[in-house]
Amino acid sequence: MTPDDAGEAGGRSAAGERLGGGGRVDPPGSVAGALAVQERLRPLVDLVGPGPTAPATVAGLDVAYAESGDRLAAAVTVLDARTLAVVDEAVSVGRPAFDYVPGLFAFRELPALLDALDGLTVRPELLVCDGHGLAHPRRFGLACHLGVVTGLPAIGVGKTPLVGQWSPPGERRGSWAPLRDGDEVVGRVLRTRDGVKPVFVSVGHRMGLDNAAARVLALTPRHRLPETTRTADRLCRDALAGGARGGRRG
DNA sequence: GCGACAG
DNA sequence: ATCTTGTCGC
Repeated sequence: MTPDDAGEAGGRSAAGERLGGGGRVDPPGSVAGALAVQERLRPLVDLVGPGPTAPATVAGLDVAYAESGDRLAAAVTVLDARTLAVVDEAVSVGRPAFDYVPGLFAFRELPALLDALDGLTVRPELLVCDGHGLAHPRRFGLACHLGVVTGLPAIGVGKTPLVGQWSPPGERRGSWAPLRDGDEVVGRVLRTRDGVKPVFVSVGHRMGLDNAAARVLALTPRHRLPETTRTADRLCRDALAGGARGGRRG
């Protein structure tokens, strides 16, 4: 595997540095190429879990787009898992690396997200991604891709479904229902707030579904979406609104 | 063939 | 994702 493949797989960094693998990532030049990459990396997903039950730090990742659609800002915020206070953050401004295609979403945001991860000083123990992990047509959503590339435990928390069927979970926070795609359970529809639309939780890498759901509940003491996602969302939006200059901050 | 389709 | 007006509730 060459250094340029960092954004694709491997890219394991030395302790405490280059979380995103360093260097630039070359996105696939076609849909067929992207599908081939997913096919190749999918077997590398670690489904053993259960993953950290009491991580000290948890990272949130999110991306915001300019209305023109030709510019984006990727943000990563690292929170103290106990106090939910932000202890580190980084942003990267750039351009979408791929057209938006359902199922190939990761190729669009991955380069910028990895660049932002490179800007971190603190190495998070878990990545909470804005999108799906195994709840994906080929079981390799953004959370899986990001997990495999960084080697870190990762989970996906989506606001809307991509694949699968489910029954409405109970109305109380903590209620849930399995998200099934055919015969397999690919995730969990979890109610994080009483009477509020549930979120879709799925495993990304090195995590079990039960633990993933538990971690999401720990991150949603007062809002529907994880605190990690919320802080990252604010950060990338601000970065987009602020300096029109490109490059990396953090 | 037609609709659905993370962000 | 982003745009977009008002509305309901803590």
